[in-house]
Amino acid sequence: MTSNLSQYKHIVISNSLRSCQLFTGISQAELSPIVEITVTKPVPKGGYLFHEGDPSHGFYIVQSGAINVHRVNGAGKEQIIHVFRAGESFAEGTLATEKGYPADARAVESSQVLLVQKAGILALLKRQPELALRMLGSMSAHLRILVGQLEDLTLKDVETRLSNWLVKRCPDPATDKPVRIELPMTKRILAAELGTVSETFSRTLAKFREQGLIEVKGKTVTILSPSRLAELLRKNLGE
Amino acid sequence: MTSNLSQYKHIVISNSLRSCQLFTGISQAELSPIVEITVTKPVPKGGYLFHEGDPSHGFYIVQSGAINVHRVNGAGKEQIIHVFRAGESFAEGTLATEKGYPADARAVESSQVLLVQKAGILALLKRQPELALRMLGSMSAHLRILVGQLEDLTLKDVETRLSNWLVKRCPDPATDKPVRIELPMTKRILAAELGTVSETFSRTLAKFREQGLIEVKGKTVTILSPSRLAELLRKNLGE
DNA sequence: GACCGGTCTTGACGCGGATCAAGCATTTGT
DNA sequence: ACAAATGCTTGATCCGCGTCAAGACCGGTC
Repeated sequence: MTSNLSQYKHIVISNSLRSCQLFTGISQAELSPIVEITVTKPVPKGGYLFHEGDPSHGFYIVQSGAINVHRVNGAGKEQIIHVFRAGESFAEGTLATEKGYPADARAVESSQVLLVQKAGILALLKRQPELALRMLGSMSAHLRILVGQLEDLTLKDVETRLSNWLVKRCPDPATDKPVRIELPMTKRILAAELGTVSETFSRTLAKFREQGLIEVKGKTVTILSPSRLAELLRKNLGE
Repeated sequence: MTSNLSQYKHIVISNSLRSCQLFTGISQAELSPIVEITVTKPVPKGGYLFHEGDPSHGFYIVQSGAINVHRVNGAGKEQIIHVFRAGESFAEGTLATEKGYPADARAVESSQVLLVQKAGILALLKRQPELALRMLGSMSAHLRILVGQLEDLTLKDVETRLSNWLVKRCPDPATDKPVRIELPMTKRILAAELGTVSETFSRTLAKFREQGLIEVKGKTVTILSPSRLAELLRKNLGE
């Protein structure tokens, strides 16, 4: 029975890992030892996975829900670094350093995460260089995200950031066909992700609405003309 | 003769690599194959090492001079990500991805860099997992830098950023003994690194001067009382 | 239904800092 | 050594956006 249970767990974790960017196309033989050192962790909404400076226990993969990785300053204001969702991994950077986690991580909603434990994965990395390359690739992606964030926050205004966010969510930004988008979170949180506050966010939505670019109804935003919005974005970026 | 020359080159590169964070404490046996795939590159002041999107040829190590890694937007404004100096490495992230370089790199002054070539190092990584861990550690450090940058630019004002920059350069921030600091670059560039423009930078220096915190003479800044400056910094951060 | 704790919207206001402009200082080239 | 170019400082102005405040709206609960 115990065996059955653990076998079942093995399969579940295995599937979760496989659906993660980091491990796409990995062989069963490579995956299995990773499963062995992975534990699942439920996180209630608002619960913290770790705080800045905590010693690292390993890195995380989101199974379900959403994890907000952010930083807080003395005044209690927080700057969101990224919100990770199902299939994404984070905190790989803490594996190869003695320093603890560089930021805080909190569940935006009730979530389930996998913790790939530090000691175990380090041992594996020493035996499986392919794995190390995967980790490097993943960290490279995170670097890109951060560089993008940096650029966003310093080089662009809120109008540009929001239009960029919206255009990114259009299947085809060149079309004139209206696109419906469901906001996956509360507007205040989305605002924070865009590096602003709910008031300014609201105003910017209103501006777009007045220009006939979008329609807003609760958590549903309809982009009336993706091409016109993309046009606005290009103008803001380009000139 | 050719042999002598190449041997000489080998030794020079070897020494440079060894003085780099990334390779501290590495054995000669491990280092030697890396030297083989490394080439030196002079970069004139203002010369570009790569532009955003260029396919990666490998990662770089600064031998002498300073390399400004930055991003530009359509308007031509650039946001400095970091200025790398002797002994520092960058662009490791491009090894494990098909995407090109995520930013631009330009020499602030006449510099000499080492290029560790992509194909070669990838082959090495597959054989030397220890090396891969080093790279992971290095990338982790870069992530931390970026996270710090993000926090700086969003959560703090220019006064705080500048005082932070100055305090960091004091051997002992608790003392009352004046400290002389030579600005390693032009003030405009330093301003850009702090995420502002030269005018605002100048004004902030003036403010500090009026408060009797510092004295400025050309590129020399004298911190009259590190402890008082640190006090100011604490107040800005703390409340 | 009425009540209440959230989120969202809108207005008014102020502050930090970017931009423009002009004068001064310092470095560079010939 | 002189001119030209570049860097630095300071003043005036403007604008984005964060903050405060006051309603509006939208579920849940009794």
